[in-house]
Amino acid sequence: MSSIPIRPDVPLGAPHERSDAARNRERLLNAARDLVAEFGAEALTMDALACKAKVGKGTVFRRFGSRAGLMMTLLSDSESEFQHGFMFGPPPLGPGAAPKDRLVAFGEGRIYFVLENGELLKAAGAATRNRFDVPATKLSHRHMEVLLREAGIADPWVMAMSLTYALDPERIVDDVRVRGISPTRLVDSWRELVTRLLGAD
Amino acid sequence: MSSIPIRPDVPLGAPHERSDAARNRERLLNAARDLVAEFGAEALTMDALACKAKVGKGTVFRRFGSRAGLMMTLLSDSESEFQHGFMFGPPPLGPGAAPKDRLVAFGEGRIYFVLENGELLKAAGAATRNRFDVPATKLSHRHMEVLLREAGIADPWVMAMSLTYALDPERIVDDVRVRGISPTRLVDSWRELVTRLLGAD
DNA sequence: ATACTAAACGGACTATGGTCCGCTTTCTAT
DNA sequence: ATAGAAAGCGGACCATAGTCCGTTTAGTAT
Repeated sequence: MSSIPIRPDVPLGAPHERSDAARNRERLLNAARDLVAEFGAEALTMDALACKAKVGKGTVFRRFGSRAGLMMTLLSDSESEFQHGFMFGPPPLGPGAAPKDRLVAFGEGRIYFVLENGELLKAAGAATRNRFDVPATKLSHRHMEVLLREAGIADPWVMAMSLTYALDPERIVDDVRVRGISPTRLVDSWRELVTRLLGAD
Repeated sequence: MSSIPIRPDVPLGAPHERSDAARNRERLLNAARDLVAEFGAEALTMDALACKAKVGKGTVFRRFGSRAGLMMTLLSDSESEFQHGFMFGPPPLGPGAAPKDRLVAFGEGRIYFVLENGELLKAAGAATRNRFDVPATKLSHRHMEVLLREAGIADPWVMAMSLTYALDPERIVDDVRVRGISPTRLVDSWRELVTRLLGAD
C-alpha cells in the first residue's frame, strides 16, 4: 500500500487529486492572488484569470465552481483565523466572557475583518442565492445564535439572522467607503445595539 | 400659450415628453407587467421585454436605465401606498403613536410588503451599488432614523442602517421561502428586537 | 511496457445586462 | 407647409459569467 499525500481540506475518501489538477490549482491560486493584488477583486474576470494562469476557462470553473467560489477560496485563510478567534481564542471574543461582551467583541472583530477583506467578501456573497450559503456565514450565524440563546433571546435563530444582515459586508463597506461613516461609529453603534438588546448595560 | 398636459411625476421644467416616447413607455410597462405576471420577475430578461413590447433594446434602457430601474418603476405604486401609510396613515404605523410602537408596526408592514413584492424588490436592489440608492430605501431609512432619534438612540443614522439591513428583502424572502421561517416568527422577532432596543416595554 | 479508464482539460458557445451611434420621428418656429 | 433641431429609436455590438463536449492525460491493472 503506497502512502497517500496529506490533503487536509479534502473529504476523507476522496479519490486522490491528480498531479495536473494540483499543478493547475496552484497556478490558478497564484494568478488570482496576483490579479487581486494588482487590480483589486472587483476587476478580476474569469477569462483574465484563465489566461494569466495559462489554463482553459473550463478548468477555472471546474476548480472553483463560480466566481464567488473562487473568492471564498481566496478568503479561506483569513476567515479561518477569525473563526478560530471567536471559537477558541481568549475572551471577550472567545469563550469565557458574558454573551453580551462576546457578541460586542464579535461584531467589532467582524467589522474590522470586513474592512480588511471587503472586496473579496462582497464578491464572494454576490452570486445569486449564495449570501447565506457561504459556510463562514453559517458558522457566524450559529455562533451568534448560541450567544443569543444564552442571553435569553426568545427566537435566537431569527435574531441571529437579523444581526447577520446588520453586519453584511456590503453594508459595512459602503457605510465606510461610500457614505463616509467611520469604523469607530459602526463599532459604537453595534455596541449600543447589543447592549440594549441583551439587557440594560 | 398652449396648455401643457399634466404629468404629475415629472420635474417641473421638464421639456415635454414626445408622443412616441409616451406610447412606448406604455407598451413597455404593459409588456413588463404581463411578463412578470406570467413568468415571475426573476425570469424577465430585457431582450424578451424589448421583443414583446415591439421596441428596440436601446429604448428599454433609455426608459428605465437598467433592469433594477425597471423593477423600481413596476414597484412604485405599491411602494407609494406603503410610504403613505407610515407617513400619513393612522397610528400605530402613522404619526400619533410612541416611536417604539411605530417602529414595530413599520417592521411588520415592511415584512408583509416584502413578502408580497419580494421578487420585484430583490430584482430592484440587485444592481451593483444600488441597494441603498433606491429612493424608497432612503425614505424608509430616514423614517426609522427619526423614530430612533425620538427614542433616544445615540447614533440614529447608523442604527437605522442596521435595521434597514435586518429588513433586507433578500433576507426576508429567503427566510420565509428558502429557510421555512413563518412570517409570524419574523414579525415576533422584530418586535422583540425593537422592544429591547427602545427601552424595556 | 501496454492498454484501459476515469478524471481533467480547453476553448468554442450561450445567455444576458448594458452601450453606442447612425437613422427616424416629433415638435416648433417661421 | 417647411425646415431645422432635438429627442427618441433600434439593433448590432461588447463584456462577462457560466456550460458543453470532444480530446488529452495521469494513474492503474496486467
